[in-house]
Parts: sequence; C-alpha cells; structure tokens
Amino acid sequence: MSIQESGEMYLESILVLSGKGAVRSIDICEYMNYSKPSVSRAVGILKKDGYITVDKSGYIELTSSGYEIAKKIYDRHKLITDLLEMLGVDKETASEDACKIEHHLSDKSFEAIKKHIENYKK
Amino acid sequence: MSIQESGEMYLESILVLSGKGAVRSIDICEYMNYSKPSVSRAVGILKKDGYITVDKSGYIELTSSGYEIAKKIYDRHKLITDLLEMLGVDKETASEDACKIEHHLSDKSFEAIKKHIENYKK
DNA sequence: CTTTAAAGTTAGCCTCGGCTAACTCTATTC
DNA sequence: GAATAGAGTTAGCCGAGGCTAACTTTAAAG
Repeated sequence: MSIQESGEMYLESILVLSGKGAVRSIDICEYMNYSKPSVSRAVGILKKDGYITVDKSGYIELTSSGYEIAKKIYDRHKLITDLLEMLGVDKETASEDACKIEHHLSDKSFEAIKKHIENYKK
Repeated sequence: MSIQESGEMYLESILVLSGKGAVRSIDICEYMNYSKPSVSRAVGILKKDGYITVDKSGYIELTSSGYEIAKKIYDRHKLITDLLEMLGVDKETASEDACKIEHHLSDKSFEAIKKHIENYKK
C-alpha cells in the first residue's frame, strides 16, 4: 500500500518533533491532537511499511524512506508558505493553507515555484 | 452536514457539464469516471442538502447555493492553473495540481494570488 | 406487443482514518 | 511491596466515499 495523505502528515510531524528531541507516540498525540489509539495504529502501519523504527522503549525514528517523504512534504510546506507570504498572505493563513496543499503539489509545480521564488529573492 | 471535498467536485463537474447542455447522472458518471451507484448516492445527498434540483426526467440543475460553491471551486481551479502556468508548469500538470489544490485554498490566499496575477498581466 | 437498451436505484461490501472504553505494562512513589 | 500514573494496545464504532451485483423503470425498435 502506498502512503496516504494521513501517513504523510504523521511522517512530517515526526520530522518536526525530531528537531526538538526524542519522539514517542504520546508526543505525536499532543502535536497532532489525535487520540492515543489513532496514533498507535498509524505508528504500527508506518513501522510495518518501513517508514519508521520503534525501539523497545517506544522511541520513534524515521528510516531513510520515511525521512525522504517527511522532508518532501516539509519542503513543500515551507515553499507554499513562502509563496503565499510573498503574495501578502499573513503567516498563519499561509501556513494553514500550506498544510493542506503540501500533499497535492506535483514535483513539476514544486520546482517551478522554487525557481520563481529564488529568482524573486535575487 | 457541511459540504465535503467530494461534494465540491460533484458540484464543479455539474457546472462544467452545464456549459455543454443538460446534465443527467449518467453524464456525471462519464465525466468523473465514477460508477452509477456512487453518483446516484452523491446526487441524492446534494439534492437533500439543497445544492441541486433533479426533475422527474432526471435532469440536474444547480441551486443558487450549489452554484455559489461550484463557481468558487471552479474559479480557484482556473486561478491555480493560471498561476502554475505562469511559472512555467505545463497545462496538463497545472490543471491536475489545481484539481486537488482548489479545495484547500483559503479566501485570503485566493485573493492574494488573484491580485498578483492581475498586476503581473498589466 | 414484445424485446432490448439505457438510466437510475437498492443492497451491501470495502478501506481509510478518526473516535471511546477498557485493558496491559512499566516505573515511580509512598 | 502495594498503589498510582503514564504510555501504549486491543476491540470495536462511525462516517465518508469508492465499488459490484442485481433490480426497476422507461423508452425506442423490431
């Protein structure tokens, strides 16, 4: 089964949380505002599919394939946020929209926007 | 129940099909590539919720509230397509991405992009 | 008039991804 | 050493929204 939008959200959350220290299921619950069983199931699936590892103490780490996806989504998030902010959208709205759009942007569009922003910044 | 993403897609499809003549469920099936029962149920829900009317012969029309949503989504579709094309993305990819993103763009971002495109065209 | 084809509906299945209730397991604290 | 708190799991519910199979209804064609 290929990764779903919800799986991408979990991986992205794990990536963000990794930046702040070790990650357990309970941290994901708090961060995403989901119940423990929801996170427990999702973690089980991500583990089964090889996107994360979970050690005996419950600490979660992204595998290389998990990191790849998490990074991809996170990069899209930042890019879309930047684009919208450049166009005058406030930070919060830009980030909220990016959160939903990040899953739906093709590589081609991603590259096009990226190039545009780079040119613009110069 | 407020309208879901799938409902928005149905309404947008009905709007597009309206431009080519009278619309029946079967036309939606062909356009969206969904089975008759899927469309039948969706049409029933949209009707129940007051977004469309269906006459005894099965012809479907948007109500004013249905039109409002369909138009909103359609406008977003066009806008996103335009934006991506402006940035050098090919027509097909731009439209495919727009199809998914159109449901997730806030009014604020929509207006910001619109203003930007208008300025750019001048 | 009967047969056939097209359109629509009904019944019911499936996956996804939330949820609660209730359980287990581990570790700390008195 | 027993009680408690925190983390995780199991069981099972629910809605959304696809699907197939099989039925009905209507209209056209022989």
